[in-house]
Amino acid sequence: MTDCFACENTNCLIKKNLKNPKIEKYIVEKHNIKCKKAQQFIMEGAPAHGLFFVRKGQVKVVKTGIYGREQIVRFAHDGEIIGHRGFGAGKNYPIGALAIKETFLCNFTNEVMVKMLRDVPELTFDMMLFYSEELNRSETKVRKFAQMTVREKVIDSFLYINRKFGQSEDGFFNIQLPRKDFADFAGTTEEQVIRIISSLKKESLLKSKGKKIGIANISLLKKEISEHNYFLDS
DNA sequence: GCATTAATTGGTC
DNA sequence: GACCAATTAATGC
Repeated sequence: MTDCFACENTNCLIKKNLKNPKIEKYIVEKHNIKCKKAQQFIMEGAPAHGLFFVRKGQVKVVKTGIYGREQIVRFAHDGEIIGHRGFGAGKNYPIGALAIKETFLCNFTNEVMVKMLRDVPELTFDMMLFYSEELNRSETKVRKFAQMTVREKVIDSFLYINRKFGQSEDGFFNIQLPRKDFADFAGTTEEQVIRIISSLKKESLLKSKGKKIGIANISLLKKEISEHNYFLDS
């Protein structure tokens, strides 16, 4: 059992509320799960068995669309919540989730979550803010899908990845994703992503080496989608 | 090295 | 702009 007090994820909602002593009897009930790379820990449509927090690692949240086409809903890393929409008694998860690389998760069952939320209003309030943000993100994503060109959506995806995971010294993203995943996230095909990557490289806006991708000129990239309110996040 | 998987390119609808 | 096919590069064993 990993200790929440020793955890470094200051953005975690549980961690934020540790100062309330009432929370202690619930966090001892959490489960720790280790996922290997590519391992799925939430099956789409399966009965919900609680809420997950990423303790350390990288996760993608997917949803199967019509004709079996996969859509990546979002990515998550340290401190973030997964499975919050299957939360509530007798529900099923509307999404699937799998580890992108080795990932350590914390899991609270529904029962424990319900008790904890009723007992710790500060946590409930933080959760409410989280749901509100999620809804906002979801709405702007719908708008982007409707209004952006494919090129803009792909650029937007790169900027999202950059915001979320950042780049290391060598100028490449701190996450490795196949082209297919960028496509599933941007709502297009692998071939389009590949073509857009190569033209962005020619324009010196992007760099790539094998699977590694990085941003070469962020201000110009942002400029390309500035009309679509990049700032509102997604 | 061989086998499998991912990236790339070209072409069709 | 999606889908399909063929080629090439990368990666696992």
